[in-house]
Amino acid sequence: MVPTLLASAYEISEKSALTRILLEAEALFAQRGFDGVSINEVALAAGVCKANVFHHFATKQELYERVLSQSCEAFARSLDALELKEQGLAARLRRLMDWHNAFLYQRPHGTRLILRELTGSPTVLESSPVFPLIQHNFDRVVALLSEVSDEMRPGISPAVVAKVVLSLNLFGFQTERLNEKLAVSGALAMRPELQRQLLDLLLHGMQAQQLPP
Amino acid sequence: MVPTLLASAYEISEKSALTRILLEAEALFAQRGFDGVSINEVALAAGVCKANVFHHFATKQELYERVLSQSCEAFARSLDALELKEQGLAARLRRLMDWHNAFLYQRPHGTRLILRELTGSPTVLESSPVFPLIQHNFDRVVALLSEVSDEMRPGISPAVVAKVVLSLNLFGFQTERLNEKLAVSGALAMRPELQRQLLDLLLHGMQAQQLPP
DNA sequence: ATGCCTACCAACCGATCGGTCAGTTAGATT
DNA sequence: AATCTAACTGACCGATCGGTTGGTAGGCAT
Repeated sequence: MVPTLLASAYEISEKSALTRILLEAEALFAQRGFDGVSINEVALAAGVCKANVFHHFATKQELYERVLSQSCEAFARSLDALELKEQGLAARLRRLMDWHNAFLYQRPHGTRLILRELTGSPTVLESSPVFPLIQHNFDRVVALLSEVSDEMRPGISPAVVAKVVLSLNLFGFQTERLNEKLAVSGALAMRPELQRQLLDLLLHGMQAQQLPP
Repeated sequence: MVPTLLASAYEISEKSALTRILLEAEALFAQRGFDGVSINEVALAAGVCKANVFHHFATKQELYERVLSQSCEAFARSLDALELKEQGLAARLRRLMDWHNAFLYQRPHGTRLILRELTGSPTVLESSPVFPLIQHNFDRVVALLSEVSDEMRPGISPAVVAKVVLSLNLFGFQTERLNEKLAVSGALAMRPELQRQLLDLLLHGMQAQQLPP
């Protein structure tokens, strides 16, 4: 914990054991889930022994929740850096989708970790201090869209728009490995073009305009 | 396996051990995943002993894949029953979304099972006979939309529309438990109303029409 | 120098894991 | 009546699980 002369020199070149444990745990849990990863695996990947992991975290569950909350906090921090001042609906929507999409692929482990929790039935999320973080993050996205809700058609609520945007990005991320295979059959475009089509679809709808007579 | 006089009488009132194993395995795997469920749990839930499970399935993996493929086949069978003949884009889209959504909630275990596979990194899906089933199912949905692609604006591809529809439903299902909590903050509507808003959004877009001068 | 604290480890614990095996039962086949 | 086979079970196997214990090494305050 305390950086001595020697230790601080180490910290420049290589990370502390605790950091390594958290890093490797995030990657492993994201890939195979809570039950699919043993503490021994995490320890080995981090280059320490199993007992050392239990020195830093009382239980496996505690390690897991710590990793989980770190991912949520990263989302909040990235959202802080997103500025949408004085932009209209179309520009906001585009920047929001771009930012979110970029974030997902910058932190694939954390993203997959939370996605995993969403699928589990008695999820850890609901009954842990992590959940309010997610809720707050969602609120912030809704707020960004509410500021331009006057540009939306009546009957379209900012919350639904927020949910659609986040859903499409998350689900796109979740099924990205399948896209190339599905693309063969359904002619799905690659990501940048696909994002453009999605944005177009959300803004203007899919139906061809029938001109008023 | 073979129904005797006595056995067939039993089969009317209660299911065979094999059926019970598959049923309980589906529910348990859906809730907690492959690694989160032990064969002993499945056996206990099905009212047989552990060795009996291994009598019907050589390995745990084999049981899992069997349950998984059953879920995919159920999707295909349900899709068979969906008729959209002689309907326009709007009507088709509505019926497609309704059907898909209803299917998800009719078979929540199977749905969650596949959703779980999508999140895993080296997923069982990709390298198993299950994957072509999914691919084929997706193709069929795209085909249903392609028949009315002339009603779509230029630049909107049926494959993207299919992906959007399925994504929104699946992600809505996946995060349904969170909806009521998120609703408090973001004023998310309940399901039927939410579906209506989504449909409206997809058809006509979110942006208010600016009338041509 | 002494005592104290944090980081770290080898060895160990009981429980449970996936899977095996020998043996029983009962209906079908000959 | 004898044989075969599928369905089923209890007891067991080695490996691994999450977690504990006892102890070492070293920086630091007294």
